[in-house]
Amino acid sequence: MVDMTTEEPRWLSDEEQQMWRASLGVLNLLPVFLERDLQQKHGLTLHDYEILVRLSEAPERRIRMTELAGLSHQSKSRLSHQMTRMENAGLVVRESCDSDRRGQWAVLTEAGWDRLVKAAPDHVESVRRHYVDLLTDEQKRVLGAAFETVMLHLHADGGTAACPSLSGISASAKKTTGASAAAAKDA
Amino acid sequence: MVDMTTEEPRWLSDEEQQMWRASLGVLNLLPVFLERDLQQKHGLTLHDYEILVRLSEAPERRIRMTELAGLSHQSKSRLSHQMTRMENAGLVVRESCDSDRRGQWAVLTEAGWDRLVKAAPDHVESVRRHYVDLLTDEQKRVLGAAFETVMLHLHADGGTAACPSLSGISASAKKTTGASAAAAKDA
DNA sequence: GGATATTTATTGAATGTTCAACAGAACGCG
DNA sequence: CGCGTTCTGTTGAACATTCAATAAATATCC
Repeated sequence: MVDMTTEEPRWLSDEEQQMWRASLGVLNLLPVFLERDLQQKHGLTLHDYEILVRLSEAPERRIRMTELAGLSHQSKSRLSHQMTRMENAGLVVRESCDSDRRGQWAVLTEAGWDRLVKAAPDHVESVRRHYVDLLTDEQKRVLGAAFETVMLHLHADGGTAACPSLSGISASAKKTTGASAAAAKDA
Repeated sequence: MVDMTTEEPRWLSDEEQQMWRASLGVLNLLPVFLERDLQQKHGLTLHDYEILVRLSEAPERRIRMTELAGLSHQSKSRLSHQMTRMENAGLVVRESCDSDRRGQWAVLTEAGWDRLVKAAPDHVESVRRHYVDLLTDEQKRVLGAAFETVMLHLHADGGTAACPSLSGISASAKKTTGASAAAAKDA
């Protein structure tokens, strides 16, 4: 008897299992720790921080809302709410766009920049302590390659998916290969 | 002049930078994709799924609230709210504990078990498609070791930290090395 | 040019999460 | 025992995120 419906699932092997559970653990916990540090010393969310970094790297420290949403993997709605909060906190401002009157620029303020410059060193230290410095050089190398692959795959699938506006990211991503740490380098 | 305050931060190297950004990307996107799949076919959250798995692996399919919170890296408050939702959905029930009259058991229902059994094969497939199958054997091996290290470190730091009740986890974790996939194997 | 579709960004309500306060039970110790 | 402390779990309010609906500007197409 041939059955078409109940193909045996390809369960994970024990090693894959272990690997996957460890990944899940890191996935869940790492952000918690990073945010705790960031919050305690600098009163910033990880989301806040990411926005600040992206803006700080952009020409004229400004990015259009939709692109920023894509860069930071958020929905436009969420970004909009978040910008409202950050605007209230004086970290950013909105400016309307000349060339497209629907558009808004998200612009980093001086205060926002200062805040980032102060926070960056501690944040890098935190990232090192909880993650980067725990890895051997080989692990860093392999991991970098592996996650690059996964990222590409997710982005490729992303067109179909829930994540809004992932198109047009690769272009600007290339320009901003400099990084969360590098942000404050030239302060 | 000696200055004690402004030690030069240890910025990430370019390779570390790339590695870290890729990690962040995966960290952000992977859960989104997994949840999308799980939600579409089975109407379950990743959080729901994790709870179901943990319970399914436990003796008598029941775990005390606090321990379950620790196992699934949530606060007790969050778990409490979540249990309320899952209880309304008929996936779990609460039962009060005989030996400790403060305590509550989180218990998997038949319906919850069935739901998990149906969802598990698709979820494994999803995990493979978006993650595991994208990696070479070497990458899996290195990654497993690397994240195991990071996890240990985070747990060690956890005593101090925001994450509640991480103590006593290692004990029960050893027993449940069987996994999210294995859960439904003996259905 | 003008109707239609698409893109940009925001809004408010529904949902989920965090945070601080709480109540009850167990523990520890003089 | 009696007192304070710790532990378990829940609650409601504050906060964040998602989702669907909207308005306004631009693109597209005939």
